[in-house]
Amino acid sequence: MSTDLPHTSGAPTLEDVARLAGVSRATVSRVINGIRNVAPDIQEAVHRAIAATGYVPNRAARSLVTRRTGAVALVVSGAGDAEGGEPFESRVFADPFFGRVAGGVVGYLRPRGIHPVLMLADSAQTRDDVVSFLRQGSADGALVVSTHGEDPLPKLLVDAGLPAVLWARPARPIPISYVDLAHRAGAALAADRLVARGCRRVATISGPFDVPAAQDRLSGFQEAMAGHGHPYVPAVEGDFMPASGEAGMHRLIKEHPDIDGVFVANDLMAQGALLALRDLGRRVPEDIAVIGFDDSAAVTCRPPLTTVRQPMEDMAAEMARLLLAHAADPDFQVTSVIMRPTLVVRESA
Amino acid sequence: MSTDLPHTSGAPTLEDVARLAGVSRATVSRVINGIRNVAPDIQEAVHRAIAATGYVPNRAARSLVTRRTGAVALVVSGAGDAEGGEPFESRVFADPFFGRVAGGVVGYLRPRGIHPVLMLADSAQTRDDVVSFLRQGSADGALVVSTHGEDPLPKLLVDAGLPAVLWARPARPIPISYVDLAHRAGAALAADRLVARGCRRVATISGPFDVPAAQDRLSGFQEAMAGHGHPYVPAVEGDFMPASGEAGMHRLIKEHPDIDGVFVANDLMAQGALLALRDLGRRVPEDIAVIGFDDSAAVTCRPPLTTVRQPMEDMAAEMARLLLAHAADPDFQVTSVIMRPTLVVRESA
DNA sequence: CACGAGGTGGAGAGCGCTCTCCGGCGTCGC
DNA sequence: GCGACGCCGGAGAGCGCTCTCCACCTCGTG
Repeated sequence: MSTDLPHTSGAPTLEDVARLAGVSRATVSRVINGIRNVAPDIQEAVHRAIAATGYVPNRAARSLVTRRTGAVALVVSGAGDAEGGEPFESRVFADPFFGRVAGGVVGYLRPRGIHPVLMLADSAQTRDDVVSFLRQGSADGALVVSTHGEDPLPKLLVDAGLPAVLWARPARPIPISYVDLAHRAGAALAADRLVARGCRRVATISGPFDVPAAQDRLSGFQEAMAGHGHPYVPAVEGDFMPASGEAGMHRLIKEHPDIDGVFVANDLMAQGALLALRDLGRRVPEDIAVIGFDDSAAVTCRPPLTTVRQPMEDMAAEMARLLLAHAADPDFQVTSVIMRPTLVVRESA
Repeated sequence: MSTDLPHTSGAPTLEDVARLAGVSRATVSRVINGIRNVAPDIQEAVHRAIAATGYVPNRAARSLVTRRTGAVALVVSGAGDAEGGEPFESRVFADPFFGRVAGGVVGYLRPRGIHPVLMLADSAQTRDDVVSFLRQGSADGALVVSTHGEDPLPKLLVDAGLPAVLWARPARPIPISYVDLAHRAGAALAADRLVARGCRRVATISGPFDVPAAQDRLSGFQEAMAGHGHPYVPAVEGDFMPASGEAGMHRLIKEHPDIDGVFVANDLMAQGALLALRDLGRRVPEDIAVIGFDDSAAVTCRPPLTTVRQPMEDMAAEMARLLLAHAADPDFQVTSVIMRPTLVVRESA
């Protein structure tokens, strides 16, 4: 075929393609980016030249001039482990919660040719890294999942004027877009179910109080129970991890041996609670009904967990959508999207 | 302070810093990159100017000339779901296995200022996307985790001359670096333990036969049992998912009601197997001992699972290390690293 | 004291791409 | 039939950075 060595070495460039096709760089660029009309025969010549050279546009060169990268940062932001357990990166990625969020993000971004860059922010240093990363133009924006309430990262991002979208409403209000769930409504779903089943003495294992979502689930549940004529609901605080659900359940049973229904603020803790109940010889749901939240680990439980489903993939996709909108238009209005939970009835309640 | 507006708009550039510091661009670049000596007073002036302008180097411009990006692709490669279940991205990220690998990769890369870009390859199209992504210079190399044996991606990468490191030995030999576990040795550990406990009738639930690791665990186990005088070991095939462990256990018990020990090829299936045994009313480990593999889901089981630990984080970090070596030196020799498993004794065996 | 070696800063040429202009040509309207 | 306008390809100026030269200055040495 063409004996015209494209270049002495390295990957073929626009220039090489242009020369081979007998047109200018600008024309090749136009064909590739589909901008402005190009005569059909020339288009074809260009496509042939691209195929012949195996040309692939250089991303760095392109983003140098376009100022966009086709990448977004997916950052998990939390407090560094004070009580030196496993390192943050080990814990966070093992959480099915994160996996589903990542899945949702990838599902939305992939068809659009955009890829998420995984980042962790668990210290002042690493938070600055995230900000620098974005300021360097390494990514067009950030999707932030905070594991704790008072995360400083969102504010840093806002102050730096960087496009970002949060998972869940921040603890203190700042002008930033986020996607969240109607937690109170979800908790009410659980309350309704428990009451409908005939539970009379109901308790709850909540998430950490410094997480707004945990507060909302707790108060939403209490409120709904009050509406059903149960003004007092015993509650113990967990940390969203299985072990705390197990411990919480033991405590609950010890202090209130006669409870017949429990709302657990997430599935991971519910899993632990189920373990505790089994160890205590209580049958679920006969002796005590259990409802979880998230629908993340529900099917691997015994019995399968009735739970309030959070449409995580949809929420994550929505985050990505909002972020792209912010990145494309700096004046895009700060938006919060609140999604509706649904009750998934399995066997535990 | 300086009333010298750096630029009319946008982020400050090297030029701005240079002007403010009263030196040339080259000097600023030298200070930033720590290359060649620069007089201390000038260094300080430059640093002051950087601080004053809030300068951050533009990554695209830099990688345009250096030809390196400071990013690597972390690709999960598998077969698209023929039997239209959940989309690939939902399944894969929910797997704790992936989470731990990601954690190990991030743990190694993060201190080095490198970030992984999450990619999925589950079709010819998306595999090409990965290759293009690398050829575009969007990342310096790829870490590939294949979920199935006959994954075409590694070969594509090798043929394109792109730096890549695999998780686990590929099904058919190709010249590519990989990190793997001594699966046979791990399986032998399980066999030894079962025999030492006094198990006489032992069976196994294996992984899918088209995955080399699954084959190795199976044959390694059979071989070790043969060495202990048990030439025949009943085996059923699973797919590494909990449900298949549960089904497999039911089948095993049905066909061999008297077995008193089981080696399950991964923890997820072992979790399912434990569920099955509970439903069947068999006590673990009194009636039947169970050993898993991976140490991924072991602590959330009841009873806690005795398992063969695979040092996933270390293996993932090693992959990252190898990849960086390949990226830095194109002539770096193809290397395979095989890590040693250990037996973690908990309660199930 | 002259000359060379070594160290240090500056100038400038790109890296590969996009995009604004500009010019040439064909077409339409009056 | 002639000017005006629209359409489309080319030329060229950067985007922000690195890095090779080169010039200069300071020592050290014969």
